[in-house]
Amino acid sequence: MDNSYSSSSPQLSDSAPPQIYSRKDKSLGLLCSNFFKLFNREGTGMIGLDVAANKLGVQRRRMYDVVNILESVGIVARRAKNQYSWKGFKEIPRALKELMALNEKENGRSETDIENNPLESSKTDCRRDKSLALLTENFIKLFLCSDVEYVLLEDAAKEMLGDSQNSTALTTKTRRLYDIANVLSCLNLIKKTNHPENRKTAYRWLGCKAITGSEGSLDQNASERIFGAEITNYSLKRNNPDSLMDPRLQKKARMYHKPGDLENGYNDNILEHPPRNRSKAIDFGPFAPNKILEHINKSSSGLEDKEL
DNA sequence: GTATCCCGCCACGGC
DNA sequence: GCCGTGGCGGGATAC
Repeated sequence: MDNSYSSSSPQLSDSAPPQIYSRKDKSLGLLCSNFFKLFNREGTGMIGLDVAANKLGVQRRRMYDVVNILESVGIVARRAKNQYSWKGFKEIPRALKELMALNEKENGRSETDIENNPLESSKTDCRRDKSLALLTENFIKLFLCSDVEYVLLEDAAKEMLGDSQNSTALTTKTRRLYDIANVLSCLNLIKKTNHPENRKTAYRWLGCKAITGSEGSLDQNASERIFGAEITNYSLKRNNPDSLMDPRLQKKARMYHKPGDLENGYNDNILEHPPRNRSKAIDFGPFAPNKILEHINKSSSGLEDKEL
């Protein structure tokens, strides 16, 4: 079921030229970036997924993808149905350290211990095994708890599937890792690059190393996505004929919004679509990754062991 | 042609 | 039965 309604609402101004669908406008990385712009501020308390989805112009389903990943790195925490609390970037080092500690603990347990624990063999846990959150944690552990510097998503998928891998499962797992990698790239925890040996697309852990300055410029070059001033992912939808519709009709369509939007904080200003920027250079806007890195830097002092 | 990943269907569990 | 949640894979887009 999907209770969302917003994705089919074109958000174009009168003067805007007809927009062409581009998947980059709807990417998880961009959504994540916009999510931060909305909530990374003083006084952010509880975040309602419906409100967030409305403001960001995405289906609620996409919010689940984002918050599940963000929860794995401590940025948000689930409080109640549909409600998450904003923890902030300062929580990332702590979350990463917990992941490492958890990994060590798990390594110290025998397989028999795990099998004998009824909680870990339940049906619910089977679902949890495949969750985006757990996949995120395992993906991060690949970097933090091993010596590998470059991780190929397909290799990571194979690693996580273990014995049970077949081509379909591998494809599915790889798809999810693409989703995760996009969000983690947005956070600057990892960087998309080419493996130095085989030139295949690989991801490299940046973590706090990026803060030190050696990778300080990473963010202006790290991603080819466009994180501009736009705070919503409204507008274009794949297969949406609206994306090519008459601007007058677009305006009419834009005027529609669900009753209750205003109460939910819906703000038309948010929906103004800026000129499309197709530059490869990244404009992170007010939510520059170096700001995130400052947060991480401040709170990571004193961390020991593996460089986070 | 391959890599990437958006999109929404639908299963599941709680109420 | 309804609703929140989120796994999953089809297929569109990027390269």
